[in-house]
Amino acid sequence: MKKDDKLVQEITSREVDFAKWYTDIVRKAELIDYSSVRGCCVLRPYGYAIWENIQKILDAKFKELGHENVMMPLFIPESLLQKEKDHVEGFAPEVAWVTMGGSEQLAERLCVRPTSETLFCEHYANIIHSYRDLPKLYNQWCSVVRWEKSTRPFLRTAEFLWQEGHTMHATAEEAIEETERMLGVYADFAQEQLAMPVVCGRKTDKEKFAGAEATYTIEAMMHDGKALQSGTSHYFGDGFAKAFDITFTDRDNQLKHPHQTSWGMSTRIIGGIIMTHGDDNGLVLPPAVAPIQIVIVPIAFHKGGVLETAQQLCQTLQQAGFRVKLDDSDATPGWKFAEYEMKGVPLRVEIGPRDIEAGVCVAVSRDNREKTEVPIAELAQRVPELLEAYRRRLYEKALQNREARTTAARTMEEVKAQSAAGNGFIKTMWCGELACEEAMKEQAGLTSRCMPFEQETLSDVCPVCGKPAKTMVIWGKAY
RNA sequence: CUGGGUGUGGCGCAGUUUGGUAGCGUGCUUGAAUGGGGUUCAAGAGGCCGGAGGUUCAAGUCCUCUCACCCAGACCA
Repeated sequence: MKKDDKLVQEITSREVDFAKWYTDIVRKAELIDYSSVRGCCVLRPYGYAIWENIQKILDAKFKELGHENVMMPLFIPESLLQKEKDHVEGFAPEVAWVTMGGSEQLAERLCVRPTSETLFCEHYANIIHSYRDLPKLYNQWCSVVRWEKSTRPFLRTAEFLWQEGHTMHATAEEAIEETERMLGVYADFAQEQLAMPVVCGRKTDKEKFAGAEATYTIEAMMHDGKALQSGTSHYFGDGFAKAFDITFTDRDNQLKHPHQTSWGMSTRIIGGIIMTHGDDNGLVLPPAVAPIQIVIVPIAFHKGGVLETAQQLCQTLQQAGFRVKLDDSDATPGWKFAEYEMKGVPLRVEIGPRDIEAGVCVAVSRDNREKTEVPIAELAQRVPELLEAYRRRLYEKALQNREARTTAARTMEEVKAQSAAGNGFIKTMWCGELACEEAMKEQAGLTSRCMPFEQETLSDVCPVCGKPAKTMVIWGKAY
């Protein structure tokens, strides 16, 4: 990158140190602050506003599909957590425990929820009796706690915000359909609203959720070539239902166990947005979730008429439904340009005495800094197309990065060489054996990201063991 | 958990080797000019040097212990 391209000197360049770049962004763009509790972050107004926008869009979609929001307790009694064996084994190493109430030792210690399957199951056992009670389509927006060994803002924090949907269905088919439908919701959301290309697929047994029969995932690739699991959807079969003794009487008067799903997306996705679209000048936000979609920067606004015109323009754009900010602070224009680029505002509108005389303003896109002169009277009508073109460019750029970093390998030599050449997705066939999956980790440092729904036949044998293989797996290094 | 690194005005850092009056940049406040890519000048305010012990006439600096954060692993939704 040319020196002149980088106008914000305070941010470490992506190419120099991607991890440092990331940390710089989350702090300089005022998304988070660290707190005095290890691994717990403060979500500052600008960071939280992104989450609120994500929430608004997803919540509307969930409700459109018939889901209802509920609030489950924060605590899970140890005995309840232990009802499903695989589940407790998966989560026990990373739960926080409450052992005291005031000054009294509790009779049974309480775990701070790392996820709420057990709580939903306990409740469902109470309220599901008949096929008429099904399906139950519940969701909750909350925070959960996982005592992670190492943490990073958004990507892995001890406490994080998410939504968790938990549904119960009369038949396996219906539950599987729900699992796939919700994965589709996440995939559409990521691609359409966040401009993040994703690969949809199924997790291997090694990577699947503790207690699930099948786990599906959307996998995104970050700018540095590492993978980020960006949303998941699980099919549980009736395993939890049996463990928690959830039964219903079906139409045929038979007592049956319902089939269950759960699915979640967390604030981690914000880390994904940052690492997918951000550049050396700061954040680059997709319009759908940007807290400010348009910033108006008046130039020389102490001169006659500039501020008034800017205020009118701001009002017009707000009435047209956009999230707009007019920055009439007395910082210099150059400072404001850099500031709102750092914050990833999609569109900047400059308006000064020269423009007003000509009846125009200047619209500048965050991603390529391209300037478009637009008649002031037409701006509100032109904004949708400007934002849509911008969104498409973000998507295309991310897709190109992913494709440039995706390779196929047929032998272990190829796998090792491609892995050593840099981060990215490596596609291979796989026999299905855990030993071969572990060998990929040991020999090439790769973990399986997913078995994509869109399969290809690269060869007919597993590159590790040479045995027949029908499944194609995408491997990579993950956040 | 393992290895490495860092804690000094709000933020970023120097100072620690060789103990001797706590500094720089930036941000902040006030005033003025400027204003199309982090503008300039002037005047100000702001620090128990992460915490606890110790050595010393004297500790940001040396010793011991501790806490936190960052990075890389390992672990893991």
